[in-house]
Amino acid sequence: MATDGPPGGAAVAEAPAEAVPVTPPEGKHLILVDGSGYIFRAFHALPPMNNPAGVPVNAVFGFTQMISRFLLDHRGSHIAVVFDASRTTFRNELYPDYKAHRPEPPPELVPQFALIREATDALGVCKIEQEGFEADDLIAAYARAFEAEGGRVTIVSSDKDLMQLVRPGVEMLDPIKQKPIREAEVEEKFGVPPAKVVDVQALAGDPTDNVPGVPGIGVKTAAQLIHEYGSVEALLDNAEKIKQPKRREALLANREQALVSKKLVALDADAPLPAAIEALEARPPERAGLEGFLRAQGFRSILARLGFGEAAGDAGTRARRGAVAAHQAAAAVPADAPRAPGEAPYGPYETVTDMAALRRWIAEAESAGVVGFDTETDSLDALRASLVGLSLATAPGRACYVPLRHGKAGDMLAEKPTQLDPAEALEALRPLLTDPGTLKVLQNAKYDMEVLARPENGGIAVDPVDDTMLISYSMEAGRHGHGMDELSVLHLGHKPIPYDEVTGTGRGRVPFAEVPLDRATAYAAEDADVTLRLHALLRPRLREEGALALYEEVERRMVAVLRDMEMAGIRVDEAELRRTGEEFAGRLVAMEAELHRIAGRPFAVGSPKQLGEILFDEMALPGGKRGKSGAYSTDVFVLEELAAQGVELARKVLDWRQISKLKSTYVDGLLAQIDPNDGRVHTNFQMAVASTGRLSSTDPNLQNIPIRTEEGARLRRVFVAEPGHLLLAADYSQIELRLLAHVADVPSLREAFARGEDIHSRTAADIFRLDPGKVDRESRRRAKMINFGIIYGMSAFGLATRLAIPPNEARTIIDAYFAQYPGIRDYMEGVKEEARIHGFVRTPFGRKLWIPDIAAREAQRRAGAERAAINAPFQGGAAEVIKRAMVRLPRALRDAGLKGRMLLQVHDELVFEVPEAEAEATGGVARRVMESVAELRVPLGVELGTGRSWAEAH
DNA sequence: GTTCTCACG
DNA sequence: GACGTACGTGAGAACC
Repeated sequence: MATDGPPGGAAVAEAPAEAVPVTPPEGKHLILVDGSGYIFRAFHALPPMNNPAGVPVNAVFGFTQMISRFLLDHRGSHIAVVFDASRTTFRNELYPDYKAHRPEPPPELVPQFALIREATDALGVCKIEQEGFEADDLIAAYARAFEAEGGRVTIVSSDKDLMQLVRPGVEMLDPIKQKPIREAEVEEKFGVPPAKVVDVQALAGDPTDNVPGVPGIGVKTAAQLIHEYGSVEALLDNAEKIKQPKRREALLANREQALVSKKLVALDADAPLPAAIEALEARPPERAGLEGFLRAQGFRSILARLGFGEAAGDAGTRARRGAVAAHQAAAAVPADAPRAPGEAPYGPYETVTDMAALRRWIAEAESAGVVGFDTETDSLDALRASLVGLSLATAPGRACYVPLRHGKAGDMLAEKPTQLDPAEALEALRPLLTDPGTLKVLQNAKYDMEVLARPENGGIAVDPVDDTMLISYSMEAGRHGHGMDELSVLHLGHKPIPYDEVTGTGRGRVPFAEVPLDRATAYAAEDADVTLRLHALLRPRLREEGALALYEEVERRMVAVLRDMEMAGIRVDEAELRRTGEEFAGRLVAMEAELHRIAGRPFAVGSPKQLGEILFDEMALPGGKRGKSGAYSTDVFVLEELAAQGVELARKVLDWRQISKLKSTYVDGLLAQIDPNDGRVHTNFQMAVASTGRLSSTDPNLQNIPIRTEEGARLRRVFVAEPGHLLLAADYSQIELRLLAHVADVPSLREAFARGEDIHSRTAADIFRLDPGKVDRESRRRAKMINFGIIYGMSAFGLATRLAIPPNEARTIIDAYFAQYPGIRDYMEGVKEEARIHGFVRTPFGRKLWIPDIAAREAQRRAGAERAAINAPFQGGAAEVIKRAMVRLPRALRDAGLKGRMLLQVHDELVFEVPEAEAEATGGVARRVMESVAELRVPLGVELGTGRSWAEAH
């Protein structure tokens, strides 16, 4: 495959033939390409690419490919590319603001304008431009002139301003989607036939071109009016008769504006023709010049398609879509994957059923100094799991399985396979598993360490340990998953036996303990074997990738820390939780009855489908938006809007939803998770799932316990300390914004943090030019939103939605923000660039976070990836700060003689359980450690709170 | 199994 | 000049 085109070069040039208007070769057919329009559109639609000189060329590539296809296809007897020559035209005399306030084109686009003109020349295609006229006028003029000579015309553009030209014999072609735009398509867009498009545009106006139109009238209304009256002029003459008072007033008051607008949007087919029609005749390009251009840009696939062939040294000059594509290719076929021939086979493996054999394996592992190790259990929950067997691997292909508790559990009569006594085997293994001289290599070590730490499974503290999952995560977070099977396929080219294949699925699933020993061995020993092989492959790469320190000092040390936190769990006041649940249940019943009464019939309140039908069909309320599944949306935004209009049903459904969520997820969900042995809940912290380096929490998720509402916060009250103890919460204050001030080096923000000022007030004062002491609530609120927006890679639209203000106002605020903090804009651009070039970004501490979608073909996904790229260093940097604190804290507390222990991490917060008398001292240690783990250009800040419950500790 | 909704940072 | 619209998670219920 060609490496220079987007994988979807197809999207540009290889659309299905039937979608493309084909002219009989004998007919006269003019292709008019809207060159200026194309470049903007292609720039945003095509993935980033650079030529060998490093200049962005994605739009140039798309353009060159498209035109060369037109030439190759002999589609069109005539062809020309039309450009805008200047910014001012006769329209500015009519209306000075026309196309004013157009933002500057993005910097990556600017150099492409000249290159597109160069490409046009190289392709031997006529270039048309004329001072004082827009490309659209020239296109209109040429279309009319060509038609007069009996030819047909295709306008290559999707610009709605050109749609007025569509008629039999003149059609448009969307150059990106390769879709023809004919009368039907125009009518679909404007609600009127092409000839009436100018009338609709004159009324609706066009904010992008600054065509004023009539305020309050959009395309929908305009189309309706034009249908009724026939034209803008006829409408204005009859404006008095309009029934709707607002609409009538608007039309009367903006009569002149509407007429001017029509002149602005109507294209001038009388524009001069800078080149004679004959000059537009399609002719083959001058080969040497074209080849030179294509080579200079590195457009290898186009060279090949045009039959220029491969020249020596060409590989070095091809355009690169950043290194991402290369990396992705490498991931698909790993260069370091061992070749299949000569590779040690994955089995057969030995089943160990006597102590002598076990001792031989232990000795072998000790002399090897490193051993792949894995446990098999009967549960995914490490704190309930019983050890069923374990496996060891000492070299590629050399591994064994040691069954310990196979057989039907609880069935004394059932025959059990011959196997070692678990206690005796574990005692024999203990020296190996705790031997400082033998490295134990595990996949997801935390799980196995918890299993073995429990007394019934030997009570063994496995050490030292390497974890292949974390080694992979340290280098490739966000790039792919880090489960063993996935890593094995990726790096070893080997698909291990799936667990489901061994135990079966659904009804037929048997516990691992009941799997026959030969199958159990094939599966379990293979896991240890794969783990050891992955380790041999991946561990050396840590240093090469610059990830060794991150792995050694953070991820690897986190394993024991999290093991202890998970095993500690947090106490839940079960009686209080049950009372809360009963109260919620009672309220839900009453609320449902009330809702049925209001709706006039019973319905399932929890069904968005039924609710949507009641609101928007039966009650015929406005605001019914259908999602892609065709169902009405009934989310908070929709219901809040209705509630604000006084729709009682909407308000009450929102109330019901809140309580229902609290009951099902947090009351019932939590009750089911209380460990009967200690009355505590033990979460699982996932170390390698988040793309940003964060932890996540599951079964139960203790990182999303309610706090924002009064009702929700009640649930925090059920998380309590043991008698004689208190919970201590230590929160990093504004950590992500501090990282922003640090990385972008913003003097004002640095100063505000240094002085301990309120950061949102400072931002408000800076961007709204307020007296620092006199920032009002609303300004602070807006500044807070924009501060959050910044670290999320926001758009003007996003900010507008959240502030409930018009997008242009949001735009103004954002512009003010960037004007005030130019360092932040530069930083953002730099991050996006970094992501495009490398496929990853780095946190301020150097961790790589991969953003694979940055090279996506779909503009939408790519835009999402850009926002993720902006956010990743902040979110990931904050994650790293708190992880560094977590690996230091247990030691620091011990050294201070304190008995408190860490229980939970919630991204920027740590929760401890401490003896009452030690609360203050523990808080001091926590603050000192947490604030000193990173030296930034701003201080880190930690807020402390203590209480009997988690609610009180806040 | 997927979609919608909503809880947290 | 056009697409959709703020980052990252996990859980429960409804729906297909």
